[in-house]
Amino acid sequence: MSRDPKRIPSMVKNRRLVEKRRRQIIRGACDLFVRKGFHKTTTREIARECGLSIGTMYEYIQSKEDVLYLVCEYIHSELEKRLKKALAEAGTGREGLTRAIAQHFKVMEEMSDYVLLIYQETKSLPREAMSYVLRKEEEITSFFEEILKRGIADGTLILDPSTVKLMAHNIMVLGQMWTFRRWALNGDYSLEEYTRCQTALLLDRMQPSEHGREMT
Amino acid sequence: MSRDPKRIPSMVKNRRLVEKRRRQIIRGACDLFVRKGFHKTTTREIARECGLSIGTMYEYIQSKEDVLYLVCEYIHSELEKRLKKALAEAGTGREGLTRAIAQHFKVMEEMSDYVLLIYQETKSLPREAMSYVLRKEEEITSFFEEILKRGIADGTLILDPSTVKLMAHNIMVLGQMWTFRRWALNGDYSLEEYTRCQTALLLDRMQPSEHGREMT
Amino acid sequence: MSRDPKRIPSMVKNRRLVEKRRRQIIRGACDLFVRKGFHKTTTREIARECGLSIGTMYEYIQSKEDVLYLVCEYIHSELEKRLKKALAEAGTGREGLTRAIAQHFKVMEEMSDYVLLIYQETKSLPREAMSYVLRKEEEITSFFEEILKRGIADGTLILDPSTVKLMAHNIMVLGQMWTFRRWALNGDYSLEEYTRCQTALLLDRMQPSEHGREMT
Amino acid sequence: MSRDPKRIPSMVKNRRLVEKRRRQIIRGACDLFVRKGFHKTTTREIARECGLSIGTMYEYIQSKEDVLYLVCEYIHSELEKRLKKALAEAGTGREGLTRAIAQHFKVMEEMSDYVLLIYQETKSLPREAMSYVLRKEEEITSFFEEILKRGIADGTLILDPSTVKLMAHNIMVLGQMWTFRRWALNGDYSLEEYTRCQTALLLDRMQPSEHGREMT
DNA sequence: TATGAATGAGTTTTCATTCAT
DNA sequence: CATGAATGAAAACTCATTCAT
Repeated sequence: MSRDPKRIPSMVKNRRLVEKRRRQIIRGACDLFVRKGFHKTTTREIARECGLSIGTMYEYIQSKEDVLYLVCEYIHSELEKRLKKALAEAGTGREGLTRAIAQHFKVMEEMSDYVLLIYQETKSLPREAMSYVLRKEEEITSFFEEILKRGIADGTLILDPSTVKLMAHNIMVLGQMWTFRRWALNGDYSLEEYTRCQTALLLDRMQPSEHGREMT
Repeated sequence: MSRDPKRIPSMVKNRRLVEKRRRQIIRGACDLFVRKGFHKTTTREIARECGLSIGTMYEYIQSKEDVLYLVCEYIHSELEKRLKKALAEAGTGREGLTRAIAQHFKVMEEMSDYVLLIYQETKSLPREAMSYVLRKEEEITSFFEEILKRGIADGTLILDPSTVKLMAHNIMVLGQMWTFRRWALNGDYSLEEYTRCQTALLLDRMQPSEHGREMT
Repeated sequence: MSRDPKRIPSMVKNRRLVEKRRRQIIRGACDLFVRKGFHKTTTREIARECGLSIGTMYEYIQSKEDVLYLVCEYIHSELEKRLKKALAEAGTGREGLTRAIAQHFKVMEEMSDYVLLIYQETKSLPREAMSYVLRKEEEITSFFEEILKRGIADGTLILDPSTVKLMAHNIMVLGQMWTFRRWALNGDYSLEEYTRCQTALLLDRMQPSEHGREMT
Repeated sequence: MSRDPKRIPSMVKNRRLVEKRRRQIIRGACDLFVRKGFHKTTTREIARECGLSIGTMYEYIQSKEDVLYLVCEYIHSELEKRLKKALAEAGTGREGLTRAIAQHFKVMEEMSDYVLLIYQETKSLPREAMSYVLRKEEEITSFFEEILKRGIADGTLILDPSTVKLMAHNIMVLGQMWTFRRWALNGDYSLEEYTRCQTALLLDRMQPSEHGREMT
């Protein structure tokens, strides 16, 4: 779909090397950004952390913002990858959705810091890069739209078509909520409990049958 | 409850004046932070925006972070105030909850930029200030816990006590979602539609009755 | 005439102070630029030389190029001032021109380093500033056009009107030549000799002698 | 005469190759220096422009300043070559001088950008290289001294021997003036007009006319 | 109290040059 | 000989904070 990840120019020709060095940069920068935030991290720190001299680092990027973009892009593609894999295993319909949600939440747990990072620093990206990142977010969200639509099609989910998109976003947000409300939820709920409750909340409404459901 | 809004020292003794000047600072800084973010706003800009000289401004704060704290605190207390007022009018039980949610969402709409700001910049606060802000957030959340508990008590809401807290957070987050997913939702849903759908989602699960309802 | 010396903004309000500090900056920078050239002089050196901290210096300029502009403008206005004064005393007609040329050459001698500087660094100015400087140069040149015209009018100079401008430029350039060919001329000619010869060269052609010649 | 063009060492032994590569370097660098100036041109750009890798380029030079020297030397020898050729054709005496001046001015027109370049960047050369370049300039100037002397000898030019040198410099400078005052002269004079006027100015003084004048 | 000029540590970024392959 | 990735010193510029008036 959105096949245009803003290409960041590099002074270095060797493709392989560029890939490798950028992975280094991303790894180092991710940690630092998570720990200190984008603005409080200096380029020299990033260089040191990823084992390059600043000079060398700047052979692979054009500006500090490029590093942020690289990091955001990486996180999003990682999320996408993991989610895609999870969804592939999940199957379809109601059952599939249940598993998909659980997988999504699991991914959120694993990527907790990174998701938080994206939420807090996306705004620091330059316009163009930011809209790419948001498009990516929407793309990921649409995975859930697909599952919901298939569930509607096979009759295992009851849902007004106009609310499909909203529901997909709800699923995304309730997953992310596990990362950015950790400080409030962590003491009271385990990921399993959290998943069970939120799944019930989301799925009960889409129940095709007329009788009893339980929450816990 | 949380009666300890980190006291920010001022060089100026006159209480009245301090209050007045800080209101000026908050108003100016809010706009700037929303527009450009905390880090990209300079103290000079803040001073200019709020009609003080930098020297004067620094008579009322100790550091730039203090301004952020002041702003966050202001936004939270504004949110709290509005929500409290809304909840006071909302009444109790199921009916009350419906109205409370609608009010909450309306407040989110009104305070959209500010809510977003808090979400993105809270991390920039120094430890102590940050935990105060988070505590405040939890406090606001607990308003909904109260309503839910009262609903359970009067039998108009069915909900496992262990999920009360989670539900309260869900309500908060689904409200905030209207601000930080605006870019994705705005085209497809009006605030009214959004409110109706999310309310249905949230309340259906707590329905004490045994029979079918619709979403739209 | 060209009443628009590109106004360079300053962070500091106090006009007097701005004037004073900029004079400091110009003085320090002039020396350094003459000695090392614009590009090989660092902003820190300029600041040190003029007794300001870099921070302070940057309160009065926006960029290093501004310093160059300030310096060029200063030199030009100094040249203009001295030349104007000289020309005012010079009187009119053939006599006046002789004295004007001598004064001009004297000014070139005095301002030798600065004239050289302008010749070598004007190109480093940003477009807008450069064209202002060139306009100024043309303006100064036109002083000589005026004298020539007056000489033609009063009959003490014979010159085809179409060559007035060229002659004015010649006078300018033969003056500047004393600065940028110093390395070659200094050993062989004193300023007096130089002046006498060049004046003869320039004026003989314009002699209203009994057996009139024409130029074209 | 000045047979000591500062030898620039090269890592490469093959003479032929060194010559060839340096010609490449000069060609690329000339264009860039004219367009952007020496300091604003990077070594990478030079290498790219002349089709070498930086590594390779540095096999043939020792520093960026070497490139400037190479360029200046090239321009000067080109000027010398063309002027020599022109002067050879020009003949001697008054007639010859007239033609020589016209040829010189024509060369200035052709080499306009390069002459300008030399005037602005010579100062950026390291001491030794600079004095070589200046010596070269003097050498070229002395061509005109020769012509003048021959003119004096054959009686077609009247000129005090002590002013020969000055006149030669004047001829040089009035030619160069066509390049560095282009911005002011171009609109008003064609090269032909310019040449005619300046030649008249220069030669009239040296006229062996019937009622001899002297220069003092 | 109010002001705003002064400060300089700290930031991002560039680029001439080297050297292992 | 040719290559181009690596280097890091050095550059321009910023900005939170202070303090004399």
